[in-house]
Amino acid sequence: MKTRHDNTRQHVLETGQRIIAGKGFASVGLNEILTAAGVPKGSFYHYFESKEQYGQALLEDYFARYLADLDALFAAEALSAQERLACYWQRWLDKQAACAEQQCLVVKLGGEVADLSDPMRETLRDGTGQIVSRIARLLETGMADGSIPPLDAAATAQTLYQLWLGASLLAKLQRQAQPLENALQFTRQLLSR
Amino acid sequence: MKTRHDNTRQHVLETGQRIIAGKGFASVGLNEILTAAGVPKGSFYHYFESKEQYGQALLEDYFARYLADLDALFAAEALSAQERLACYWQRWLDKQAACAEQQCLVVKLGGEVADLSDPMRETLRDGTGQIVSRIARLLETGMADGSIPPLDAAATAQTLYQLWLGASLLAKLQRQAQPLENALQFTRQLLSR
DNA sequence: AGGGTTGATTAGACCGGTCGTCTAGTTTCT
DNA sequence: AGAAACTAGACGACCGGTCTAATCAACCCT
Repeated sequence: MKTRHDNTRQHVLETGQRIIAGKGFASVGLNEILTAAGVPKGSFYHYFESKEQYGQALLEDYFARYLADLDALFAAEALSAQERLACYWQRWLDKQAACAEQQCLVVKLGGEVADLSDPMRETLRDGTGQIVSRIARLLETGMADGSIPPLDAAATAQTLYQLWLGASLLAKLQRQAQPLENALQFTRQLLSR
Repeated sequence: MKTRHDNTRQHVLETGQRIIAGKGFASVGLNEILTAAGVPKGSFYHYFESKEQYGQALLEDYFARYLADLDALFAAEALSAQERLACYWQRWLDKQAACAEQQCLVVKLGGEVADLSDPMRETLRDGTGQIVSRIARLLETGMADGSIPPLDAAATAQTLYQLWLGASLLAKLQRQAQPLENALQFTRQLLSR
């Protein structure tokens, strides 16, 4: 009962994430998601209050996993902070280059959702804040272990994240990885001075 | 006849631009736009083939004006290239800070539209390309007149534009200008070395 | 142990709004 | 006056999210 509950809920979240990452939020109907998930429409409102609340839950789930990945990577003790960070950017590039369907929900949904739903906007705001602050923390680690030159960690982390968000957007518009490669090159240059 | 034609068409484009800049593309119906414009629905399909084609026309119109503004600013001979560029970024910041409703359609629609409509994606791609190349050209001018240090103009222009797109997105999520101020500070630092 | 009760889950009806079409009608210019 | 450009808005087919009523599963109490 509880198990089943959670499974169904989680299953709907994951199915929706894949579809919404491709088509956006407003232009996808519940029907499409629920059909794909094999869950009847009627059940939806048992698990979620509304489409909006569902969207928020979806983003929360997304960030939870994203941040868990990040923590795993950033904790890798075998590598220097500089290497861990390089690995993060490289992954970002690889992931987006690999599949046409967007992975980064911040880029995909940020613009659309920001003035559409406050709860979703806040979830995105908090999630991106977490990401930036983890990058900042890693930068500090890197300055401490000497693998990264001394910089203002918070400002640099934000700048880098902004740069990569913009690069993702351009890459999406151009359907090629060049903007991300540009960002990577710039990032390398910035952190190796 | 031609005049009237153009007026109505243009009026629908401008009204739609305001509404769509606030709510996104998919979540706005033609009805809302046409009611706001005071144009009956029947006329719409005289001027546009479909909602998609309308969206593309809207973006073309947007970029045409954006680029015209840009050209006017970048041609200001009283200022050094460095000053002209600084003015561009400052305007970006001011405009976004002033009105909650998003001005930059690239940020607002980029993520949403990229996998929704190829014509719209291509229009965005070309428009952003034009912007970046104008920035690059101005950077070169600045290197020639000595107001900007020597850099790879193309790569730097792209990096800066990416940075500002990402900053716009974060500012939208946070509903405050701080990310843009961060971008501005970084930009200044980069161009004054 | 088994029947009844309770809460979790499903099914699908429902209303309103969507895009796009289509036929009449009006205006404008030649 | 006639032809073209343009407007008007009803209409159809469909799909959106929501909600109510029925079904199902699990547990409790006698």
